[in-house]
Amino acid sequence: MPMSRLKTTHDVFSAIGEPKRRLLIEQLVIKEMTVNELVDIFDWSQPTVSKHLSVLKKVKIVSERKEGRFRYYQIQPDQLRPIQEWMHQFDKYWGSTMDQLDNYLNQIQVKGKNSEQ
Amino acid sequence: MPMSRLKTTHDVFSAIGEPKRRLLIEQLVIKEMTVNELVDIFDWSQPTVSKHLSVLKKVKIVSERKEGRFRYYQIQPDQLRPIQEWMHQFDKYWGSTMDQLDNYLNQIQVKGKNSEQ
DNA sequence: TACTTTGTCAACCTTTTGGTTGAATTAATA
DNA sequence: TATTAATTCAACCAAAAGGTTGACAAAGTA
Repeated sequence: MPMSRLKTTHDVFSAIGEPKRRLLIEQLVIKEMTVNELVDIFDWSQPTVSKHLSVLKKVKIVSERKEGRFRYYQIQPDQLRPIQEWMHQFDKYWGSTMDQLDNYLNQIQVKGKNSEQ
Repeated sequence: MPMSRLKTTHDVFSAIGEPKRRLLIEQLVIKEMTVNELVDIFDWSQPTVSKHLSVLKKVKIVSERKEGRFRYYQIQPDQLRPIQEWMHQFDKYWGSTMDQLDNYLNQIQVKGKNSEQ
């Protein structure tokens, strides 16, 4: 009997495998949005956006907040940690220690600025 | 007419969306291997491993080195940088600055040890 | 040369994916 | 209350994914 395939959309890694879903995530990192706001930005059909959001909801990358007729979708960055952690195995290949320290210090500066808002 | 779907295996992000491919990558990070070495480790069919490797080759995450009858597959970590870079947008959500500095320093230590081998 | 080993490639099958269309649901508004 | 707006849900479709099987190719070995 043929082995049944893993349902790819039930996994954080495959959820971000889809380019449209990455674009949606990039928008929701900026701020929470409704489906139609996303439709306006990307000019995809509304059910298409809804379907991708429901995949992201299933793997908990986004959550839903109801407000009247509207549903606001917000990012849940914690759910993406497995990806970040998986990527650590390649850290040693990326740039010199000095480059990394440099990146790190720049990162702290940016963070400082953001948290002042 | 229906819009044709993007071929997901022609993209680094979707290439790592498949769990088996992630496992293959994890092995090849340790050292270059032949198909049959990977078959022995994972107990998947040989064509299955071959097919996944060919996807990884297509997106350049692994390269092939021929030696007699054997073909050694090796990881090309550079190709995974787009993922690392994409993940940066979430850095600000992950732990305190102190946690990150701590992780960073541990990382340097581990790197130092590895490079002594 | 014949056989074995290592491995790909092509063909096929089933399930999943991503998309569409249209009906249903829920909440605000005229 | 009827209408409009915001959105999901179900049904359907074509293409792609992942797996298998079997044929083939290339390199070493008896």
